[in-house]
Amino acid sequence: MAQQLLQALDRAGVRLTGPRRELAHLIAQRAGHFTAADLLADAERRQLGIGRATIFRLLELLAEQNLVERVDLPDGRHAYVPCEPSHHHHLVCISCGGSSEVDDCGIDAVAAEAARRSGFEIQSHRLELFGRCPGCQSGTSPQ
Amino acid sequence: MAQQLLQALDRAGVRLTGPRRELAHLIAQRAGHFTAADLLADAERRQLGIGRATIFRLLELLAEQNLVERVDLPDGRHAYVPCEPSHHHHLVCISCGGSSEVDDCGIDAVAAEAARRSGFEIQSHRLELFGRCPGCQSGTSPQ
DNA sequence: CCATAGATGAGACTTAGTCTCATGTAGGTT
DNA sequence: AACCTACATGAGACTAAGTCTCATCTATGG
Ligand SMILES: [Zn+2]
Ligand SMILES: [Zn+2]
Ligand SMILES: [Zn+2]
Ligand SMILES: [Zn+2]
Repeated sequence: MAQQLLQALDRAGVRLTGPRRELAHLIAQRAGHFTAADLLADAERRQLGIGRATIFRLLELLAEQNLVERVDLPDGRHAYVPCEPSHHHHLVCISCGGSSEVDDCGIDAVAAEAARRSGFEIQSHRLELFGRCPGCQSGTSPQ
Repeated sequence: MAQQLLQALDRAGVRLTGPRRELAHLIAQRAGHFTAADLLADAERRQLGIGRATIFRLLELLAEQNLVERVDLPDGRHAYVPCEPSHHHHLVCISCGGSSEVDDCGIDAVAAEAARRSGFEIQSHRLELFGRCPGCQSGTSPQ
């Protein structure tokens, strides 16, 4: 998965630097959503010497390329989810942080209908579903 | 509209203090979504002497009572929209900041379908639609 | 191997939000 | 009306999130 990120960055025409390679691996090792602070902590724990700015810069890059998607957690924090460029909505587990993708079936129709009724010209939308994944429901391991 | 907010606060059993009355009016005078910083600026402009903490505390209260709803703007800022307690989704104009409500037709079905397929137990969801309202499309007044 | 545009880390800086605490006041009680 | 007290407030310290600048470094094409 880290490779995919790096390939996509290469395709986007940016340099494959040491810090970016390392961060790609840190992201790949995270199971679900993560915050900038999470990545920063990972990097510090491993003493990679990566600056705060570099992390924010990479996340911005990845978001531009649709390699991660920003989700706003119910508690207000900003997090990121590694993301297939073609899918745009996520089910986020508030217990373990895992996420899975939702295909757009129906959502676009809802958006179109809302646009028709309101007269708005819709440019973007954001849908996030929060709950507990199958694993966290059965196992009593809310991590 | 300020009256509605104040009545609802009264019903919720909290005190109707001076700062709360003044903030209710400031909120009522804002056309669409607003951030905590917006309110703070309004209050300072009028020299109301209202502290930062008071504003955050009131917004938290209003959100608990579903009198405002938090929306996360595409640029990452946290904003609030005055809100009917019964409706839960918004069309937000990125040009003038106005918003209108979307009834849930279809959205809940999408959520239910996603839950069925994924096995997630969905606890909450957030849908925000961003675009340009009818007024901002026709008039060349992006405010 | 070199040149250079692009990327980096350090750390100052800005903004958002929380917390504590001494003081003030809303609103019920008398 | 005066009083009491739990609740609310403003000030300002504090923390966390994010941006910016700039001197230095390096990936990459030639
Ligand atoms: Zn996705
Ligand atoms: Zn889970
Ligand atoms: Zn609403
Ligand atoms: Zn508008």
